[in-house]
Amino acid sequence: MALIKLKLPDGNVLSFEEGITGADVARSIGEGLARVAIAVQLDGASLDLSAPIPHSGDFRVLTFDDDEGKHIFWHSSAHIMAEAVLRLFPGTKVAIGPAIEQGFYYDFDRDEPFTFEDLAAIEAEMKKIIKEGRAFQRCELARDEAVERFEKAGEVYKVELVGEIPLGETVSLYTSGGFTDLCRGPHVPDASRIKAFKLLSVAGAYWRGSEKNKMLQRLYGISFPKKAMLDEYIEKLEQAKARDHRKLGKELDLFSISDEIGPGLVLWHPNGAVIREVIEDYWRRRHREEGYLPVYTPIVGRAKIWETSGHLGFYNDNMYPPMIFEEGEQYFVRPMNCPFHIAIYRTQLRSYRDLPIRYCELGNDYRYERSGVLHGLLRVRGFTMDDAHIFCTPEQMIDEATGVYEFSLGMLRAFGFKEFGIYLSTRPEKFVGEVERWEKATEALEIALERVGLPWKVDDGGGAFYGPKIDIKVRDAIGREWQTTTVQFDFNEPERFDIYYIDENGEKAKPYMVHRALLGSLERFFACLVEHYAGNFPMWLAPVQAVVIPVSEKFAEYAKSVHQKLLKAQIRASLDNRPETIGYRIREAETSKVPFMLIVGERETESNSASLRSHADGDLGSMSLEEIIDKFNMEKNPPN
RNA sequence: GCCGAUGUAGCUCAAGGGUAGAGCAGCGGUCUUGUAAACCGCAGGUUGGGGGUUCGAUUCCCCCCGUCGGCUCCA
Repeated sequence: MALIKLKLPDGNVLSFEEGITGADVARSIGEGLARVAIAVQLDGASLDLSAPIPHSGDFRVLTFDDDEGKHIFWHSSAHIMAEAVLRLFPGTKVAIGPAIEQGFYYDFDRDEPFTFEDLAAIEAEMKKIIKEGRAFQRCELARDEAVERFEKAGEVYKVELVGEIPLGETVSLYTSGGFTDLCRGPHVPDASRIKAFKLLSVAGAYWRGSEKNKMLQRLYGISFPKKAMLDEYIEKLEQAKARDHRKLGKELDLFSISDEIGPGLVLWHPNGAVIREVIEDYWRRRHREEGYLPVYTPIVGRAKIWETSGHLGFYNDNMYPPMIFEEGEQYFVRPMNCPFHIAIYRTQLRSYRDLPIRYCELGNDYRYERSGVLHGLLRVRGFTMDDAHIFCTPEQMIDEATGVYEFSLGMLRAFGFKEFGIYLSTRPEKFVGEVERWEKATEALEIALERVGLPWKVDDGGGAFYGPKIDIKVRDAIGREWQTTTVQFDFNEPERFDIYYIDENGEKAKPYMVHRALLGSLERFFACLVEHYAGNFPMWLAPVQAVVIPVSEKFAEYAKSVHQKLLKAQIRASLDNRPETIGYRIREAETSKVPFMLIVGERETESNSASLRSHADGDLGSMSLEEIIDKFNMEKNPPN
């Protein structure tokens, strides 16, 4: 009689007789664990609780606390939602319904759009299903049997999916209640596990993500094993809305986008512009320190240069139509800066001794983005890329890649970002350039990633056609990731523009070229920054750093002198001597999130001081002006 | 671009087949103030734009534009 030996995450090994199920093992570890167990994992593969453990190995019980556990939980929730939809709306066809990072969705094909009333009805039906608490049952059958079964049921999307599974393989189906779905599994043991859930939204989604296919209706939802967790999640969503950069942009008077001027075209108001200037100043200073050379280049160029670069071929969809001049010459507004930087490179014969050359520019670019994708400052049509192009020798490649990557992380950290999604994108199916160069460049990026040692993921085949890249993404208020940093090798343009340098042997050699943006675009980065700080900018970024508020008009003169002293000390200070109550003016300074208030009345006038109030910490008491200015001098500078 | 929702004063929102109302902000006054909203008054809108139905449309219908949530794409 063979024994099954299971090694738990804590290193303990438990032995069981053959035929034991995951549920049994969980129960033997503890009743509490058994109650919250969602599935189990054996050597990294997830199994249903009800399945017999097939062999010995590394074992763990999955709960909602594990990512895999959440995933299974949400996936099961999607099944329940689909069953509810089919009960209420017979004839609806089901497509796919996976778990996502935050919750789950299911795509349906139904002629009538789902209304909000429908959502409520679906939720009610789901409650019934959960109450019935039926088990999820797995069955396996041959691919063709599955095809036949779904054909009979008229589930054309399932037929298509099953049809792609290699002939002769078995496929697994899961049934719970009256709904059977093609599914790899595993699932929660039964529907009653889904204690709390909510349907969040309806959206259109193309079948398999392609515009050529039919648009389906996607229902999004979220679910939890406890009601309190759902409430907390909804509360968090509400709070996130308060940090939305579009909302704060209006409230703090940072920027606007005018319908009359055009969608996706940004107007930076003075408050936003001050912050942008601070970012730009810091950016320029850091780039000088890192050995970059500034350049300025025009935002339009002749058609010829875009033909040479290849943009008219591969980037045409995102470019505005040409301007035609009297001579019949066509000019294009630029979507990228690279051809101009290359043009500067080509003005001289470059020696290996000159390399690396790093040209940087805050370059304005205009890209046509389809109307449906525009999103506040996070996706716009006119933006400023914090761009640079590095030309280097093969020997310099690893140091350059590492240098840029570290530079980028330092930059993002200076602005308070601590969590990043880091991705290495490798060669796609369609590509240009020599495989060997691709491999070397990818290796250089990998070495850079390893040297720094932060966790990163591979996006296999996700590189641009012209080169591999590292991307860094940060999250917005509601958890969506937005790309900021991108570091991309380019094997296309150096070839097309035929750039070279003279190597040690006096021969022409092709430099490696890297495009990189650290912040991404000032617009997007600014949006992320606003959301990151929820508008409560640290002093070095705040548009107004301090406001002087006299208690009454009697102290206006003194307040004015305090204001002047702050201005002299290079502090962005304002003076609020309006004939409003002190409470009113303090409240206004608080809602506009000014980091510091200097309140001055009789006591302060006499002692040449001010009562300091901080937006973050409230009343700090009276201090001499010297003390306050010293304190400000410590806080008003960028980190490091 | 596609699917769905949505658009009322500077902002946040109400009402609704008989040409719209509040709070805040603005303006004028009174008050002269000690750590998150003093009081009184005034003004503010061709209800996103265009067309249709109707005696009458801001309300109902159609088209367009913008916005929001997705799909696709990407800084």
